[in-house]
Amino acid sequence: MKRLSKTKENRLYIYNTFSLVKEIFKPLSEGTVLMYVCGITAYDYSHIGHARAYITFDIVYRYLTYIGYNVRYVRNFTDIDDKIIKKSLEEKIPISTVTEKYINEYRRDMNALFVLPPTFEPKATDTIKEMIEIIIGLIDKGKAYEKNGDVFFRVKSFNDYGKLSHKNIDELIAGARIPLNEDKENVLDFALWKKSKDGEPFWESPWGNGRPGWHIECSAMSMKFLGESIDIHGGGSDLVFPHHENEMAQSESYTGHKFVNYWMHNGFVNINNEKMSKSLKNFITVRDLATAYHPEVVRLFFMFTHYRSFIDFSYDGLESSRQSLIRLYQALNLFAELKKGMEEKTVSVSGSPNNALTDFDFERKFRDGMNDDFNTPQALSVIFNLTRKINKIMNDSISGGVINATDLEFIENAVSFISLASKEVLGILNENPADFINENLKDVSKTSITAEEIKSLIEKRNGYRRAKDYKKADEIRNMLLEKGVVLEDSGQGTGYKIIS
RNA sequence: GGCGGCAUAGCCAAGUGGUAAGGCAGAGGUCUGCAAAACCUCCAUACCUCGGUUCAAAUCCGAGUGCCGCCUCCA
Repeated sequence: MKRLSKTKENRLYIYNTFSLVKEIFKPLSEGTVLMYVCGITAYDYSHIGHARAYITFDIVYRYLTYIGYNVRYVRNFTDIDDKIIKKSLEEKIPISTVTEKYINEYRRDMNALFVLPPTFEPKATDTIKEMIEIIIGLIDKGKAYEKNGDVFFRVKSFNDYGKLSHKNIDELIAGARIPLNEDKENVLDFALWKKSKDGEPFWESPWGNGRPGWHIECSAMSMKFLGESIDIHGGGSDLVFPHHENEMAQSESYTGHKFVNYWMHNGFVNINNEKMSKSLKNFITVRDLATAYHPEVVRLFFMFTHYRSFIDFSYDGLESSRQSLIRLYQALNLFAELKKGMEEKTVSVSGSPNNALTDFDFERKFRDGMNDDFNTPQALSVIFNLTRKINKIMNDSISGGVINATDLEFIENAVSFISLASKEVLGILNENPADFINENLKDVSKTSITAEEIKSLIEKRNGYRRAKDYKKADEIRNMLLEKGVVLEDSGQGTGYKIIS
């Protein structure tokens, strides 16, 4: 492919699964982006794989909005399917109770992770009418056929079948692992409509009572809310085949024109280098993770790896991200301290020699990273580099009591850029810095001592310190350390943090 | 068996022709009664192996080794 030139243009490139290269992003309609992302099947709690997928597309959504696009973003719910029916039978509760429950749990998880709600969140069962219309159209065109109450898509009728997942149709037929269904003309043909079995939920249709196949729902919802052709269609890389391949085949067969311009797929989350799956019992729910780590830590953990790479989940990695996040919050905190110093006149502004920071190009560099197929690791490196630069000046200024006017301007620009880009594009640094540091470092619930007791002991120790009785002061400090409380003396008094 | 991906410092991870971003950990320093925290500095002659192309390769080509994914519900 034509790679990005070194004098990076200010244009967005997106890797397209269809073409296997990065392409310049050009929406169908200038200024507007139509984006569809496959949502969850509502039958269980969300796991960290879902978290990664929806954080990935949340960042895509946020960045497109940040660079000025009006994004119409659809993310659906699959609320009718075999697994849901199974769950409903197992727990002896209605299907709608199962789906409502897990849709709510999902929304709670996404909300906790700072994943923004999309423009539309349709449910498959609210789109049955549109699905039936498409199926009728496909049958009329000879692209689908009915057999004993089932309707199948005729794969051989679509010449480009296999084009998205880059598979050879003849090899697929030869290597098919699914048992041949007597009613199908070809093993690859897939169900658009399934005749309902006894006790299963059903909808009336020209082919009798039944329910939709999995793939047709996304075609119907995408067309209903975004139109027959859209810009971006996303999902996990496991959806490329057969789900998206089938969606493309049925949609394009029905409308006669291109369904999606840019197909985006995020990489998987592995655990100990193995795919996370229910059968391996190695999956981790968002709920469990969120109790142990701040959601921004989780976001940062994912963002440190490019969205298309697989990521090996680890607590070491999470801990590393946690430290990184604290580093960013500490810098914002340092800025607050500088402003406070200026207000209280302990830091004055002068025109004396400055640190010669003149590179105000950080915003462009950040965009360069994001423009290169949403390269968050690169974009983050811009933020961390900038953080190091401003920390140095802020630290010098606060201790020296003076700051150069040019440096101050630079720092103010840098801080507002870091805050804005992080908050709006990356979805981190949403918290008040002081509160974040407090909440994350002073959680007494992990220790046997109360905050009041700690405060009282600090007072006592400071009494000894004033009397220069360091032996007794150190005894208290060591005692607290044994309980997991680390003291931090500073000019403003003594603080503490809890270590586990 | 078919198709595809990956291999960069102790760990994580960008970088696809011009001489190795960033984060964590670690070491040294500033500060401190001593610590801690914070901050600063340092930390890959080098990118799995072997060949090749090129003035120039982690980056392109060939072979090999190892790991992983998809081909079945799956984010």
